[in-house]
Amino acid sequence: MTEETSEPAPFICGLDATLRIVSGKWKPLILFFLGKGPKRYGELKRDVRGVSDKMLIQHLKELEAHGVIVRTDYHEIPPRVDYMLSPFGQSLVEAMVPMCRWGENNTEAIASALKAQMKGDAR
Amino acid sequence: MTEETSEPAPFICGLDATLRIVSGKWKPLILFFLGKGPKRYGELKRDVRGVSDKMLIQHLKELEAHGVIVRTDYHEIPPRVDYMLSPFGQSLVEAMVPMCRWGENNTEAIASALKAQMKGDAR
DNA sequence: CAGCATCCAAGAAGATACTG
DNA sequence: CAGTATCTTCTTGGATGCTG
Repeated sequence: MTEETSEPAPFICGLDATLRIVSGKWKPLILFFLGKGPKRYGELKRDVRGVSDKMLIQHLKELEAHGVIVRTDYHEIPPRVDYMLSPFGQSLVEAMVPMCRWGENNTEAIASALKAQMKGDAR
Repeated sequence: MTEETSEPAPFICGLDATLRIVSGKWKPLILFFLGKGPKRYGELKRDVRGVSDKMLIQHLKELEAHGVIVRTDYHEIPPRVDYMLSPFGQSLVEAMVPMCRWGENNTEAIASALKAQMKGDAR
């Protein structure tokens, strides 16, 4: 019985491997904000402006399953849960820092690049 | 005439800005391979294993529209076209290098993290 | 070779309402 | 507060076939 029930598809390079972890509309942002320290659910939701409960929870669960973040439930009432980076996640966030900085340093260029596209492309 | 035809939604941070440029299933990989030098269409397609013409062209057009890459058509027959990074794109790729390295250095950890998830989650 | 057009499937994401 | 559940919508992406 060859248990090749859908191969995970091999990585084509290191970047590809990294992307398997951070793919998801909000994952990079979640990691970015957790990089600033442990956060409670509600706090995180406020930081990642625009995310819905559904997506936030879903991504959080995946990141936890991948060993990138750690969830702590204090079993209190009212509920208190917080999320923090694991050492693995921490190293990932560090690898993302240059991309954050690039965005910070090129905000205006990016904004106008995105606008330029809109003009010729009205989808 | 108030020309606010659908606001682009403001960036919530630098990373968010960066993501607007590199979001797309294959974009980071395209940039990564172009980081190794100019490439012809077919060459790129071979590098980015698994991508379809449709997606490759679509992403290439967007990246070009955003000023990240430069397309050169030699107007020859048979057709010859190549793609290369613009200086802007070059700086972006440099910012991505740490993520590539992270993936290279953690390939096995990532692979098992992805497997671990599959077991408890058979969706 | 490089690329476009069309159709279609899958999945990601959003809105809304509800719970311990 | 921190989620869950369900439904619907929208975007993404893949397969295929055609063209200069």
